Amino acid sequence: MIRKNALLTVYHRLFEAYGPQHWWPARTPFEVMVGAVLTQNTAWTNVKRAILNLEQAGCLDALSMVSLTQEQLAELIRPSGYFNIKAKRLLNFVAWYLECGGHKNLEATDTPELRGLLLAVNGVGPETADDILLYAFERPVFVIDVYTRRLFTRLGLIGGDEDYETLRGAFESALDRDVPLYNEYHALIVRHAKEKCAWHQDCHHCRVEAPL
DNA sequence: TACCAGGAGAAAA
DNA sequence: TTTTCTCATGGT
Repeated sequence: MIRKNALLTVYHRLFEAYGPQHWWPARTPFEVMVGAVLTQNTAWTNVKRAILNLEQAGCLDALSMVSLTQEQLAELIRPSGYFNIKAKRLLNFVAWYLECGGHKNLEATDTPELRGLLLAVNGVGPETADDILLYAFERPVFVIDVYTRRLFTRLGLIGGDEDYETLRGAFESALDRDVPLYNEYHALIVRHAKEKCAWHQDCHHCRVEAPL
């Protein structure tokens, strides 16, 4: 059980330190979904190169992408790493996406069912599904990643070894179902994780991670 | 030169 | 069921 006040205090510290992050960095919901798969265990700088390649090849939409062979897609997304497995995953995902009738049809599906459908796609795990739900479908789903675990473990608000669903449930129970809040919160956690602080001098990093 | 990055799934134990 | 292995480029 996490206290709402503690979560809001951490959020305000993050926002004061870093300001609005303007997530997700993409032009369309489909681009969000592609980015969510490509960024699995991968630095975003590499994902940007892959997305630029897709854009320049005119393949940043579902119909164009699904017409590519796995080898062609792999070559375009090479800079994002794991390009063979990610090409399979993207083709799996796009096939499912088109089969479901695309974004407009899926928008009519309620959140628990849509989450189940996403998780049934090979290559879409809990974090990728929740990135897509929050940032492409604007559903109030709190994304849990390694940075979230690390920050809130350091703050003493969680044990750190809880499973994914337990943590997501804890955050969503403590907070109102607020899409803009979840959007900014996760983005700020990622932004904060990139802050270097070797010596715990006075800095943004330490002001955020100070005892509550 | 090592090590890490907006994870997920298959294989092994 | 839980742990370990595999996937791979680019920046620090």
